[in-house]
Amino acid sequence: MSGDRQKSGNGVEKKAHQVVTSADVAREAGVSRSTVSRCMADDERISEATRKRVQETAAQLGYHVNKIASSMNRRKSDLIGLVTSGLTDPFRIEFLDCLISQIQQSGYRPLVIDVSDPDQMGISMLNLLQYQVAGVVVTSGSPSPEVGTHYLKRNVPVVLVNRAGRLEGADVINCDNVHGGELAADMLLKSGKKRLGFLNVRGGTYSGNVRGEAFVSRIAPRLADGEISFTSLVCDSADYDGGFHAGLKYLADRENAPDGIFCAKDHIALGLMDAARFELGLKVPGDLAVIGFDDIAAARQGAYQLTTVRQRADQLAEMTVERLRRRIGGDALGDERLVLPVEFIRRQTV
Amino acid sequence: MSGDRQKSGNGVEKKAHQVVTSADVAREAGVSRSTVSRCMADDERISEATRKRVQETAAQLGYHVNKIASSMNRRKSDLIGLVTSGLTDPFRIEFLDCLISQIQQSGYRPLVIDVSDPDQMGISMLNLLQYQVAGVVVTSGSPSPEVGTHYLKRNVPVVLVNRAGRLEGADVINCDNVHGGELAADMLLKSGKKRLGFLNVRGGTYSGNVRGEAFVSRIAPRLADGEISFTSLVCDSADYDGGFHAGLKYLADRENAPDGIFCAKDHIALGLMDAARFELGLKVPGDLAVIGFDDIAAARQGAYQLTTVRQRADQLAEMTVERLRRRIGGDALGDERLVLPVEFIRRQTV
DNA sequence: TTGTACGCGTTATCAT
DNA sequence: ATGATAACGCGTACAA
Repeated sequence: MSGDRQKSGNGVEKKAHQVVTSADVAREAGVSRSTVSRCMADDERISEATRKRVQETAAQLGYHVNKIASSMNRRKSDLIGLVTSGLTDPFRIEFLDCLISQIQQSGYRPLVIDVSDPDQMGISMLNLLQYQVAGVVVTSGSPSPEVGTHYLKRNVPVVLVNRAGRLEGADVINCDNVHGGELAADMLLKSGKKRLGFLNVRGGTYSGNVRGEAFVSRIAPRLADGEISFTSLVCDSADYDGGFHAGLKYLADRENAPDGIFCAKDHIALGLMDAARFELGLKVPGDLAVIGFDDIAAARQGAYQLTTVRQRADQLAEMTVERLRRRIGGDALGDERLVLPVEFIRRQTV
Repeated sequence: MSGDRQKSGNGVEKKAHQVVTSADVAREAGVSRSTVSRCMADDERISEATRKRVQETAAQLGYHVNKIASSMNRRKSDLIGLVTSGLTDPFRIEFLDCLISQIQQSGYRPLVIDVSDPDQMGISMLNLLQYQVAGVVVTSGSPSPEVGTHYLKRNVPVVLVNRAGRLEGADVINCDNVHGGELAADMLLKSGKKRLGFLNVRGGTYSGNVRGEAFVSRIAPRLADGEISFTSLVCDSADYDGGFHAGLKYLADRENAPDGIFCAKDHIALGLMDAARFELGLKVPGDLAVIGFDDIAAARQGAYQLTTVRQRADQLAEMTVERLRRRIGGDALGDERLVLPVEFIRRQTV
């Protein structure tokens, strides 16, 4: 009962505690702080009796392990950074949902950071490092190579999901955008549509571009034959409103407008469909066939019944966490580029 | 150059550093750790020259302030716990979106925890305490009074959003559920519908129950007159599918089915509408009037154009963060129960 | 304006 | 099975 730093020189009875620490529990239970620490961590080599007594004392005193101090000591937290940009993209939300519960099940905690402004990407990623995160998942934007080196140096694993990603030291997981684009092309060709289009946000996103290019490659032979035509369509935002306004713009001229459109993502497709049906009086799929990508929940709804290419958010999350865990566990893995299979889901828009 | 704990006894040149600390920067820049600390925090009383030199050295060495150590020292982190249950409820997502960006703008970081299992609520809330969170926002479930006392004791502010909440030491923010229910009732009465219904998830939620009760109170006089009838409708889940299946169940009998339904939330209303329109061939609003609650993004979409009661997620988030900040700032405020005004939005489903 | 010295609460290590 | 002790990296009185 002599040791430790407790009675620092003078014999004063310490300050009136505000927050209960392991020292308090130790004193109350008549053991050392080490023992308390071990009991709280369910360390094997502690006697059942002691463990029980200490845990009861802890509960009674209202003691909670201070994870900050713990992380400090271990030099690593159990936080995993989640880089996103808002919660507006339906598929990303579904992915984050899966990711969050899986991260939690693995004993980690998600620290969300929003980087709506791409210029903030670098700063935000570096800020994350301040929290001694165990790993980071990037679902929006693209970290610069310079940021990458910081992570590499600290040996903090990074996983890029559905991004271009040429980041050294980071794993990249994408769904099979190429195959998805091809499946969409095949379907539209088979349906007999002649004036095809691919709708994506202005400037494009990596995923969207790949999907579009695969689509175009696939229809190239028929294009060359002159059997069909193709137009590249552009919307101002990668969401419902973007698709809606693009619909108004591109579909007004019923004679020459595309009659089969592949959208870079479902959310855009929904807007496009609503514009076609409710603003222009077009029949979908009669006058216009629409194919999306992702298979978000809304695509399954009665009002849309969207034909689309499905990528499974749960599997994507599984791969992400699996990868993260192995790297955190110490496996010195080489950077990998994983591809998640996609599946064509035919509903009623083509 | 003698001070601190640096050279602990022996004169060994220390270990090969893996991670850069303020001591490294201090040594490299020829200043003390205190100075480095002050420079990184942009402390006023540091000379421009020193600050610049130190910050450059820091950047060059790849130094990042360790927020864990910092939090340890200050005995509080800049983490704010966000208690939710999955990311499936559209309005909650919109709210979280606003909340996350506002929390971030206030210099805090959101730590998300998912409590899909209500039994885990207590444990999860207490776990949050381990992270020395500066505050907590509860958007799902209801913390027990016992949990409340732990927070009270630690002086960590809690805000309950759209919950029943009788938590000591916590603020409760709700939208004006009563007024919303009344607005819905008024609209349905005015529309001339006779067989009214209120659709909510089995067992009910606090918000839903209040809305329903207000609705019923409002139509009570007309009910007593025998001019109209009312049925309480129940679905198995508080989402699209729940509404959809409820539609199939309650609307099949066209003669006696309700012709005006107020739904506890928009998401349910969407499912109900789709079942009515696409499975049963009913006209909305001709055969069936539908009113929702929340005004989620999908309610504005062409396919739905749902008449609803709007609660503004951004304002809710604003109130939440404002409240949190003041409490964190030290204001010893009494528990408050705030009410956010709602607004009736008439679209095309009634 | 800058440096010295201490303490934050925990866990790992070593000793018993 | 348990205890004593030394870090972990930082912020901040206090001193200069």
